[in-house]
Amino acid sequence: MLDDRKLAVLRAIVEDYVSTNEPVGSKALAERHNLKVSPATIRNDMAALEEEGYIAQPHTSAGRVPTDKGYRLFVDRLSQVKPLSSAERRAIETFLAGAVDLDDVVMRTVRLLAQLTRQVAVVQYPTLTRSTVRHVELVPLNDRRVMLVLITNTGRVEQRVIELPEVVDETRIAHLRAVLNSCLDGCGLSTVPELVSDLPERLPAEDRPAAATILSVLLETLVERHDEKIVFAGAANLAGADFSTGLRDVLEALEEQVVLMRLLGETSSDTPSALTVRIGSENPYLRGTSVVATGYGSGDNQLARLGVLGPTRMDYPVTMGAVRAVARYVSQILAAS
Amino acid sequence: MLDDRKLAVLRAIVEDYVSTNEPVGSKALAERHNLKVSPATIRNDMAALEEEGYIAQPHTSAGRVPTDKGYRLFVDRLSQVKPLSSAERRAIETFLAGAVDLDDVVMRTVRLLAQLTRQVAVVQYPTLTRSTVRHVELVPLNDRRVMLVLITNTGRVEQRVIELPEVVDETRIAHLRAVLNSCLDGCGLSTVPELVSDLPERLPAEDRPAAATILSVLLETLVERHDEKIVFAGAANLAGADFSTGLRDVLEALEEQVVLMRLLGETSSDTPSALTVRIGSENPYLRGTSVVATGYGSGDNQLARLGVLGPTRMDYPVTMGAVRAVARYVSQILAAS
DNA sequence: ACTTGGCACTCGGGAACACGGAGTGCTAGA
DNA sequence: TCTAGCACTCCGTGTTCCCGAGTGCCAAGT
Repeated sequence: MLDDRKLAVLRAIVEDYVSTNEPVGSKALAERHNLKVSPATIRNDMAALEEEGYIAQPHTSAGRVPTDKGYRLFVDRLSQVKPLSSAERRAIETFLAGAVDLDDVVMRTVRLLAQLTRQVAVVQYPTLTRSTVRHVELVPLNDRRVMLVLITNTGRVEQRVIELPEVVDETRIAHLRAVLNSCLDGCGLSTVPELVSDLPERLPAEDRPAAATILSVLLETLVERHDEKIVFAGAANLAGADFSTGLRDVLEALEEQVVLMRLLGETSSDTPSALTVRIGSENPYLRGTSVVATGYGSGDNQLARLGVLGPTRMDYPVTMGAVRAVARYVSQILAAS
Repeated sequence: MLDDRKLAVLRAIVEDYVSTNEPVGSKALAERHNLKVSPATIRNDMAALEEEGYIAQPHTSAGRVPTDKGYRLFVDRLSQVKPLSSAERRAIETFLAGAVDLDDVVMRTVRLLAQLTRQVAVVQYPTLTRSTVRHVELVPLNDRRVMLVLITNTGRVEQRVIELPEVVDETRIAHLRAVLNSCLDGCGLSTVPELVSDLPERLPAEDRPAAATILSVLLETLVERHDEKIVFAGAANLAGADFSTGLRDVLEALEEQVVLMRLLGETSSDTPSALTVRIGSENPYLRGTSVVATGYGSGDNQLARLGVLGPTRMDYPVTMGAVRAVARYVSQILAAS
């Protein structure tokens, strides 16, 4: 149905349209790419491609524009991920290396990605699920309040102020802290609930009410942040582009954690580090935009996802290259720390 | 030069223009506001106002539009800050009350403000300067690394991973922690440098290299975050509005901490809790937008600033009311915790 | 059977134009 | 000092027209 030449025509259409933002006609195609055939032949091929739904014309007698289906075929079969230049690689490396803490890593990553792709970059904070407890700290604030600080091996810090049901003196708090740490240190977060389930019973009766309160907050912290914080950057890059769905909707989606989460998608369990590309109508909630995303994290333990969001008319090979490269570098950084 | 009626005309022009977004003419003014005079009279007044630079006409024979100078006079002398409805007050209260930690307070505040004003809201994180140390924690990660966690009375947590110059065992770390806390607990952050200056000398010689490293990171943390983190929300509200300077520039400014910082401005030392209004060209860096901001924080110790950013054509009385109210509530919340 | 050149056709978008209306400035009169 | 009237000025809108890029189709060529 679609011979090699027709595919070549489709590729040429996508490339030209992405770079010029104008419907591309048969004559221009024949000139710019050396397809060795006449415009008339190309017109026939285009008619076939349109018949199959890969391209469309905005109006009768205008050039052709790729459809979502056309872009899909392009990324699946007609293009290769474009690696970054060595200058870009160096820039990434030095830029990410300067990070001082987890917040900083995430911040730098998202900005870097936005700048590199000239799209909106989105980065999900490393998930707690696979992390392990590095330390639990209880800081007495006054005799009725303590602050709970949970530090994970990814450098993440969670904090909560806890109102205790009764006055508890500092030495007992310290004891509780010691017990908690000996019990949880190094354990996976997902195992915490079972590990602490029988903890109150092992304590002197007088400590149990306070311990119960603290534990409930601890558990709450774990589940509450299960669906994670997401940050974005590069909204300015939206200013030029045009979205079928209107700029406003896109900006709103960016500030809705839940929607953003859905857009980034789930790491598919079989090939966790694969690039995911969702084109236009393939996206939930936000049709008219494309999302290029991937999981990151060292090796088999995928921490979270990152990617970019832009108009369907984007340079997929370059964008995919940038996303993949940044994901690798940030994985590396996180693994090292 | 400007009698009462001319001022009334200016006020009417601003109000009408803000609500309709169309140049307002003499006839419409005479009808909508009961000024008790004819359009012709109003025309004369308008000519005078234009002469003085308070209004301008986009083209000959179009209605008048307020200039920056006109808005300035309006907010200074012709309008009163509009208090919120009691329903809005309740909404603020309940929305902010649910916050679990400092991040959450800031996040909720900025979203609330954006929704309330339908503008872009900007909130600066509470400054460390006036805070006091509540606790310093040193968590051994392995025998060459510790994590420094600094907790302030505003609920803020700063964290750094420190690479030690030599292997230090846990009991010595614990000792160092105890010394640090006994030395710093409850002290203002600005006094920390002098308080720790002679600390190494009071330690056994073997601990000094490690202590010096840790202290230098601690001090660095204090100064580095002196100019603070800023967050914004409500970028979607920009979609409708039109900016002379182009939407792109505004979005870029929002992601530049430094620019945003300048826009929020400094808390004037004499009247720290006063509302600041910067209109159009009065703004550094971003002419064509207006900023309504104020300091927040309990009583005399101002922690930081918050406000909104929007087109010069905004409803100043309402916006000012919302900013002031939110600032008060968040101050209250922070003081209580 | 595919490719090619030719040709008539179709629209979108820009230029030219007219026109109605909202708004103004000015002047004369109350 | 205010008001009514009037001539004038443009902006924005709608209309028309035309050009050109691009198409689809057909017939001829390889």
